[in-house]
Amino acid sequence: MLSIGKLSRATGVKVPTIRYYEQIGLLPEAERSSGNQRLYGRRTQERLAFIRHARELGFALEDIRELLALADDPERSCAAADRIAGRQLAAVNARLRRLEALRDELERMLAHCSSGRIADCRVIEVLGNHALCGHEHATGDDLSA
Amino acid sequence: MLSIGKLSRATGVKVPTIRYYEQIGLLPEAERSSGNQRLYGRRTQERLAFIRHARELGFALEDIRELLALADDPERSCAAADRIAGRQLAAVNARLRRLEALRDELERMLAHCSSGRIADCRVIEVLGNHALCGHEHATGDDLSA
DNA sequence: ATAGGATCTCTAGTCGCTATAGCTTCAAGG
DNA sequence: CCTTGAAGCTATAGCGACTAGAGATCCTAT
Repeated sequence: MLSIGKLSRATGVKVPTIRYYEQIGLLPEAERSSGNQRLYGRRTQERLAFIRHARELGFALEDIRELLALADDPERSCAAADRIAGRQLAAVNARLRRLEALRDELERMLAHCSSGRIADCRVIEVLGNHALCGHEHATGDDLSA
Repeated sequence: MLSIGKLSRATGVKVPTIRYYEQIGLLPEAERSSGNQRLYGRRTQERLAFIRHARELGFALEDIRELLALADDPERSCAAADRIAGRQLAAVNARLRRLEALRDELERMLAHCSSGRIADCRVIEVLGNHALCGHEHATGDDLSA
């Protein structure tokens, strides 16, 4: 049985994050030692590794909750898992296209900037005047970069 | 002078977001009508359009705060604006590389899934066993996709 | 005059953690 | 056996960038 710290080192998931996953029910409530400290066995370690890998692939915690439920039930059809992964792939592709457009516009902005006075700065100018962009950008929900 | 709703329609920024920008000091406190409703002139409208465009390019609000300060001072050197945009470009490029790796792994997972039982599902299997991936992924701070 | 949309303030919720405070427990060294 | 310091515990608050809701007020059109 591993302490939370050892589990953290073994999986690369930080201690408070492990406790958080338990709190939101992604990990089962841990067994406790006589002194009330969490103890973990192999099963939970594997579960946590699964969660971590899925997070690295960008799955949302709610998706991971579903994937875990599927993984727990090996007789079910994996169509649902496929659907979740397919949705994730589509989201990643959408994000890729959007980021490529942003990269292009940032490069254009920077290429034209002569690093002189602000009054002549292409960066500031383009930001202030959308008509100077080469294209439309997404207007909606995906503004983080 | 525009009401907040008209400013919202004119710029594509939602009403609560405009109020939020005022609250955090990104927009100046609006003038008020006799009935205490916000009124906006051309200057604020331009400022908001600038903010929106920068957000679309993925700049953080704190970066935008700096860029706005620079835009307000046309005699200054635009080296600082260049630096901010360059940093943003580097972040976008890093994110692009990472997303491409994710896309590749998701595609591999999906390509090998025969849509049969969970027990044979490549998607679940790869998530559970990191050794099955073709590569390392980022371990750190950029897990959203 | 009134109906209904727009606006006001304030609070709380989202996601996935991360940080802090103030406590208890555990493991190693003397 | 005792001490010390690391590691653990709970609970709460904060991050970024909004979004949603409640309940009150205002403005406009008929």
